[in-house]
Amino acid sequence: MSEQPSAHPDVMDRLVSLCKRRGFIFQSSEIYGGAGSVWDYGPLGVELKRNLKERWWHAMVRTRDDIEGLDAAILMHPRTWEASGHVAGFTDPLVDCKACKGRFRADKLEDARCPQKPSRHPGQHEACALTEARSFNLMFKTHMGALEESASVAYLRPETAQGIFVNFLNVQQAMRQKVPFGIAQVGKAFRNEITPGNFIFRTREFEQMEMQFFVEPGTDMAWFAHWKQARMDWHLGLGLSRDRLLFHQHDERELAHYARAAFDVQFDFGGTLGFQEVEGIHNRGDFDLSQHQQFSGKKLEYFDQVGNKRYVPYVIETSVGADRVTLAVLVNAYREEAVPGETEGRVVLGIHPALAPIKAAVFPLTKKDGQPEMAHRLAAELRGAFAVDLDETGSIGKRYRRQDEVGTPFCVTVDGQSTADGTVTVRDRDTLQQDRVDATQLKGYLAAKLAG
RNA sequence: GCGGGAAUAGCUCAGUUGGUAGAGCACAACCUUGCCAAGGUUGGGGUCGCGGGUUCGAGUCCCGUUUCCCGCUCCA
Repeated sequence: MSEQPSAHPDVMDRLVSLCKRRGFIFQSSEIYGGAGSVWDYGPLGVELKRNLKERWWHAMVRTRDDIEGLDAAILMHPRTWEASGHVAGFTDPLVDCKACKGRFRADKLEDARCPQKPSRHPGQHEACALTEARSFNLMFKTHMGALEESASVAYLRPETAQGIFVNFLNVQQAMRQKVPFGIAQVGKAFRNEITPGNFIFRTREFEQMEMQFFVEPGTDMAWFAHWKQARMDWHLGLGLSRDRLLFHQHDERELAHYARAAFDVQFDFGGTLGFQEVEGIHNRGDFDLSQHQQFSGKKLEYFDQVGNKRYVPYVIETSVGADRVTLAVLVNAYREEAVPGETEGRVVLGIHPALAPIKAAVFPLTKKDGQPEMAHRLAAELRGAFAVDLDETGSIGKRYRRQDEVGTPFCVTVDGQSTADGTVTVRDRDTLQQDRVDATQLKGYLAAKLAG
């Protein structure tokens, strides 16, 4: 948890209601009382999250020749998780040393003292620095094979990264890549969190967007710095406010066992939640590939034909939570605008147009003079290119308001003039400015606006 | 995991000393208006989180349970 106080009000409760009411996010298995900390994305939520993932994939894979895509299976050989270090934490009673952050099997300790050298924690090598023994239930366990008693144990992956590491040489050789290069993947991961909560911020089933960049040892810190900045720029490109984003550098005691250096990108979710991690950029060194070499007995070395040298690459990891960024986008976008003479303001989701679940809504101003028919025709034409909503019920103001609430950037209105001269009104969600556009030019007009 | 609070319509909530559930908004239809929501009429929708118990009778009292929220704890 971050110490940073939030500079923004807590909108989470209102957002949860809005997300349910308007079809973004529902609690899983709600009719049975709900499944703990698991959420379903509704019609608008899935569009938003899908747009986000496609934007990430586009930036990582489609626009670069040095990063390849991958979609590894959720179920992996159980030895994978021994190599990664996850199984030990799952089955054995463990104690942590509060001083050196080491973690040890309680049943292997000689006495009630940390077995690490006293030099690792000068002046405080005391028994009381050890926590109580606990067994972790981080991984979801299941069985491969029809008969449970004879089947082998399997785990739902607690992170997607290992699917990339075990395929490192497959991808490198199949795609004839040269180090430095990366492998990108979007996929589900599962953790039996001790303390889940905060809506979709920490859930037991979640989706990661990960890119592991393989580099020559010695060049790792330069690449680490490169990706740190590149990833921050990406978050800014989503429209997340600059004052809601910051880097958090892990000091030595915070570093995970695999990491040589680590930065989090944190976003200010407002209220009591405040700044929280949405992405981690880690220099993992050669930990993962070396571990898999050792546990599998297979070489995971790269041969540099130009330099005529052989080495285990270092890995720079960028790992972003798709659900967390989705939540960040929603929190960042939520605003209430005062309406003169009304007690409650109008809710507007100022979602970046590229991420908005609905790009344009089409309204007939009245039900007269062929306006509904023209609106239907226009909507049908636009649907091939964008996600489009057609709304012809209620007052025109109410229809604008419905679209504002779900973050639709453009509303197109067909009025009496439209049926006469073929022009329509296009209203911008953020500026409230209206443009008169020829209906035959509408698709190009919107495409340009959405791209810009 | 521990302590506290909460759970009633899609949402936000009311519901008296126990007596067969209401409001506002939302939603649907029709009328009216026509460029920034809350005019009119009508309508649909809840066995009050779930399971037990006490009682002639439980949304209301008791026990259990699930989920959510707030603290602490934990957090590869």
